[in-house]
Amino acid sequence: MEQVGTKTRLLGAALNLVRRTGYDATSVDDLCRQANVTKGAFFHHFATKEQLAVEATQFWTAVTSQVFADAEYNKFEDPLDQLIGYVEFRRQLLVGRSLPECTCFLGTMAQEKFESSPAIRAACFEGIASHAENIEVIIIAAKFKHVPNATWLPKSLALFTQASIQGAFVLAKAKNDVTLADDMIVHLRRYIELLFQQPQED
Amino acid sequence: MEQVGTKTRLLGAALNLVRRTGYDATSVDDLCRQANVTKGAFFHHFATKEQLAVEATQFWTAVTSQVFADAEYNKFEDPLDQLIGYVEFRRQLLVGRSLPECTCFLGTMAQEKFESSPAIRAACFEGIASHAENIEVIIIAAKFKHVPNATWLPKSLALFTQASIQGAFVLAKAKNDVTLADDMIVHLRRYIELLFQQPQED
DNA sequence: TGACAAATACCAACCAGTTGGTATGTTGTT
DNA sequence: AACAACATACCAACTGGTTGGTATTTGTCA
Repeated sequence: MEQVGTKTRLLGAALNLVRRTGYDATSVDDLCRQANVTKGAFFHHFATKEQLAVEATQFWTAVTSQVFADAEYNKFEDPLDQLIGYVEFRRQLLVGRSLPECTCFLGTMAQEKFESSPAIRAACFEGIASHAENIEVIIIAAKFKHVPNATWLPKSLALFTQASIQGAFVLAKAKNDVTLADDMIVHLRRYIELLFQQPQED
Repeated sequence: MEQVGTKTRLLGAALNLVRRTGYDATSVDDLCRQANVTKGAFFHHFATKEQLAVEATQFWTAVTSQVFADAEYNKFEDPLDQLIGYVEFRRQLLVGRSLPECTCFLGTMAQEKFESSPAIRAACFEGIASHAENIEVIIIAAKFKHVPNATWLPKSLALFTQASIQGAFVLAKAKNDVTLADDMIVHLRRYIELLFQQPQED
């Protein structure tokens, strides 16, 4: 039985606490308490709290990208089915979870620290953009197959999937109701379906 | 020339500073400095910092609802033109503005404080829902006129307009690029147009 | 293999600065 | 005099970060 390392426990604590209470409201002491680690250990592994945040974004990206890589929708043949499958998978990730458990670490932190910490901001965008690029690959294939002449850009649509999901989280938090996020993502699905139903000219 | 009152200056400072740096990162001293007010004056007008935040949401809602009430799109005859006009107006609100100047005070604070302050969270949702209800009225009329048999719900679509705009802000902040928000809102416009292009059965 | 130095991982106590909030005034108007 | 609208000075609690130290692992060379 392998013991989870101190550094990893701190990164995990950051994911939990920051999503629950935000970056500034999460003190270094909070993180240490949650990870069962002393403050000395914290500053042994991370030069600053900001550095912890930056590394936590990379940790988040690694963990979540694995989740999406393992998901079933990747096995679908038609790339449009993959795309719709991805959106449905995002909906499934909401069920039975509390808001801090299912919302996005990157969006949360980016919104809070975009001005006060360029390093955190950049790291968050890198993670979001990296995920969007995976979706973009699917969109490119789906567009080529079904609506090659459509005027919208796959990269832009990929970013919009992320934007609408992030926005769904914002509203769900405001209402304190996860199901609102689900309701919003249904619109995203409908938008994509409509885009791919449009008649094609030669 | 009427002098802006101390309380209003504090509320305005909250709108500016919270959108720039977030709620927790904005100290009471920061607010007082920005409003040119002493700390004693602050706590004369507001029992707590949290109370300032709650009243600031009401201030924000009052100010912004006036902006939308005065906008030209309300004069359009066809409610669908009003709806598209609203979306275009949201895009216009981005031009020439920095991110802290054009993003939403409510979404920013709701995301940060949704767990740690129920009062702030509720106040933010109230403001967002109130604005969404104004849009819902337009959507109801547009749906009745153009696609009365469509299965989607006006209330849900109204909330989705807000969600996608909030998400546009999150991504724009992450990229530190206002134009990304504009690009996202174009998708919202296209979605609405597609919804209202759908053929109707009797 | 074993000795031993160097690096790594960790800890408890502490620090200066800042936090939201308070206590006690002062001022100007009715 | 009474009251609202401020101003000044202050506080205990907490902040991110540092200190100087010890335990444990690791690399190296005989």
